[in-house]
Amino acid sequence: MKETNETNDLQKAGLKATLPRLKILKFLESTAVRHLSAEDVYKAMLDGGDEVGLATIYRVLTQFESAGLVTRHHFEGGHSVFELNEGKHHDHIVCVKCGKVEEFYDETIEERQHLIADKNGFSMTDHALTIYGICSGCQ
Amino acid sequence: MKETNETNDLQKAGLKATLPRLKILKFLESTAVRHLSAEDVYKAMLDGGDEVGLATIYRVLTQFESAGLVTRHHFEGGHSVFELNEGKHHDHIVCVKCGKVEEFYDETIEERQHLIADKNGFSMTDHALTIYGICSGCQ
DNA sequence: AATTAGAATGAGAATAGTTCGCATTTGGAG
DNA sequence: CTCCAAATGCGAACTATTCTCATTCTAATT
Ligand SMILES: [Mn+2]
Ligand SMILES: [Mn+2]
Ligand SMILES: [Zn+2]
Ligand SMILES: [Zn+2]
Repeated sequence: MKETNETNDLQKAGLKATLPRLKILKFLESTAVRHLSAEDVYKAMLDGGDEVGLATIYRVLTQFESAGLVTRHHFEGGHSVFELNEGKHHDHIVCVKCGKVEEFYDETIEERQHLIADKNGFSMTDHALTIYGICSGCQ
Repeated sequence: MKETNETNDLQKAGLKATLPRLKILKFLESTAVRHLSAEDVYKAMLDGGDEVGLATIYRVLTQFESAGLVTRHHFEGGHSVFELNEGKHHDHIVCVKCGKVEEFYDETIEERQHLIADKNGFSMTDHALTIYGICSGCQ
């Protein structure tokens, strides 16, 4: 009967509570760095003594994305960056020097996006807004 | 003394007016499809009887980008999309069904982005905003 | 607790998009 | 017209990601 939070989260998402999935989910919940590439996750888990194949990392992150447990972003360069989904939508501001990522939410921008979609006859399904700049520490 | 517009544009950009660069620039100026991948450009030029090596397409598009002649985007999927730079900044709304791309410019969003960058101590250098949705023709 | 069928994993091959290395060609300054 | 640095074409190399498939694991059922 004793079930961990993570086991429950996975089952609620319709995913078997396998060891790799549990390890990845726990890692995402515990890491201080919120925005990570698949390779980042792979290496961090290696360092933590939890070896999971890279292909599995990719598969699981994609499954987590479909299940709404994580979000995927494409910051410049094109490759995927993942973060644990904490439920609150936000966009990003990225330092082009050091890679630092800050999060923000702006109601006005969100509203305008819907207006623009409507004006163009689109029913909006999603959006991606990333501001690039140089952070205070880098200038 | 007789110089084509394109030859001048290239020279102003500090680029030698080579045949491949002239062909690519003329193609970008004449095509009805504004947003193209390197492969798209490659194939379109083949069809037009102007064969240019794919590596050259990539090199030239990147040089054009540095020179400000074209802009590069990363719509979802990760691979690069290029468009001729007509001088007026804009963002994009992309149909996730058919790939149709519309352009828009919203002063309020532009202003807010600067505010947000400032508030976070960033000096903004760039931004990428793409709205995804389903176009009128696809719903 | 043992069985078991189907789902998940790991390892490496395969793929897509892009860049690189280098021998050959070309543009344009002199 | 000459000549060299710059540009091109080709295939090899690379990077991020997905696929294949033999092996292992999960969890439902005896
Ligand atoms: Mn985030
Ligand atoms: Mn555009
Ligand atoms: Zn920085
Ligand atoms: Zn459409």
